[in-house]
Amino acid sequence: MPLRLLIADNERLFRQSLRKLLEGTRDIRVVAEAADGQEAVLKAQSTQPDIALLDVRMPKMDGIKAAKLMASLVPKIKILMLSIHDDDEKIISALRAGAMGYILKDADQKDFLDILRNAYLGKTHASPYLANLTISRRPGQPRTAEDRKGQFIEKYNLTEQELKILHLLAEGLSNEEMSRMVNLSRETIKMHLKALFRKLQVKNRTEAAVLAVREIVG
Amino acid sequence: MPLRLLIADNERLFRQSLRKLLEGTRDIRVVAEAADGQEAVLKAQSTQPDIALLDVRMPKMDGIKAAKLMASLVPKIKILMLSIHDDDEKIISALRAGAMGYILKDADQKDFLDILRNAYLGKTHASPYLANLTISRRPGQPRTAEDRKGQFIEKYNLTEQELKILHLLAEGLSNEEMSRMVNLSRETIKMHLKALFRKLQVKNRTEAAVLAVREIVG
DNA sequence: CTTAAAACCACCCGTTCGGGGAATTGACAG
DNA sequence: CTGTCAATTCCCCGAACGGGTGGTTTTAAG
Repeated sequence: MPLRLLIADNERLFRQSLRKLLEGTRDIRVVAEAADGQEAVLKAQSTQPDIALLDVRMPKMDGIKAAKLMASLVPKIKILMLSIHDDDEKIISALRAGAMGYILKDADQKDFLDILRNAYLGKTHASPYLANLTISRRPGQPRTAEDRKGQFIEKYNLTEQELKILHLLAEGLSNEEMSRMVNLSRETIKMHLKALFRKLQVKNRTEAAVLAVREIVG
Repeated sequence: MPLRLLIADNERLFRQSLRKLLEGTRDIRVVAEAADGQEAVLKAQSTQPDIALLDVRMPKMDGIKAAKLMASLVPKIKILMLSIHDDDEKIISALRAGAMGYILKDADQKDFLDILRNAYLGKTHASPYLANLTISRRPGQPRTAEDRKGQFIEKYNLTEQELKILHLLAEGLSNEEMSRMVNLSRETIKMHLKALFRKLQVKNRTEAAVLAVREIVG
């Protein structure tokens, strides 16, 4: 089966030329495109790609935040960040947000494909000859994060759904935005929030978000 | 000049007997009492005591949160936490919240007075003979925290007032609660919040609180 | 003294929250 | 098939939020 890829970049031209480039391969298939962060998260959930290629700078929601949300909403997805600058301080943020690697936009096509395939295979380190590319592995949190999540759930008796909502809340999303993000009605979101406030013993979303940041999302 | 003390505990009897006990001394004067966390923070600002003695468990706002707010609103105040349990996990929270020490409620009177006086002098370690007391120093953050604060202010071009409001926000307070806390009108709070949202480039209080937790209050 | 910036307060207004009750659906055990 | 339990959705409604405009006072700088 081919590598199923999602491309998120605000420039249609870039997306399409990338798609064109990848049509020349037999093992990589673009299953979704997104023009902004929100759309990217939504499509990641609906199409369940193997890898999401996210531009750091995007309208509505930047790539960092989108990466965080994807990591919690589509746990098995592999994320690669795209950017123009290599010394961007956002590299760190991206990697901490769950990204496996970081690709410069002016990378050589061949190197680019190599990175995609390596990421698919779980290889998180950059090959030594990929000199003009910055790539690094996800911090050793995947398992640890799972554990923290589990402990958190049982500590407060949360359901999976509630935890998911809590992640969204910690990104500062409104009820409306959350509802679109997980494809539920605002009312359902509200109900989950009520349950969360009760279980976490807080009295509003701000306190809940702060608690979430301190205890799980970091 | 005597040591000016604030006592915060929900039990009036406890407060009064403690006051009685301290009247027997010449160097310690109780300048304020509070029955809950909110009142404690308010009186700490108005009376500017040297030391605040906070019960961990209080109505409206617990001692931990009160300690955090005091630390940011009345920087030079020294905080001692009171509790019944010694193995309370809240001890860590208290110390991280800015408390200098932790006193058990069944402590010997003499030891209790010693701790008060030592805290006043800046001695943060427990004397070895205070066996049934748990006391520990404030983590080495006072200077570091100041630095972080300064960097944060210049990074986002914040004013002192705005930073103060941000601290309150990060505790999940409503505009109304903040206004009472710093003795300003709700409208003024709203104005500072608007400025904060703009400068931090966030679009609501939740995002602002999350950012604050990540970058300053930890 | 003048100007500018910060801080403070107020009113209007639309949106969002958050709590309450109640109806619907789906899954699953009895 | 049926009870029932959890998840979802809708409606109502008061409170809180967030944006805009306008105005006064205080502070600092020129």
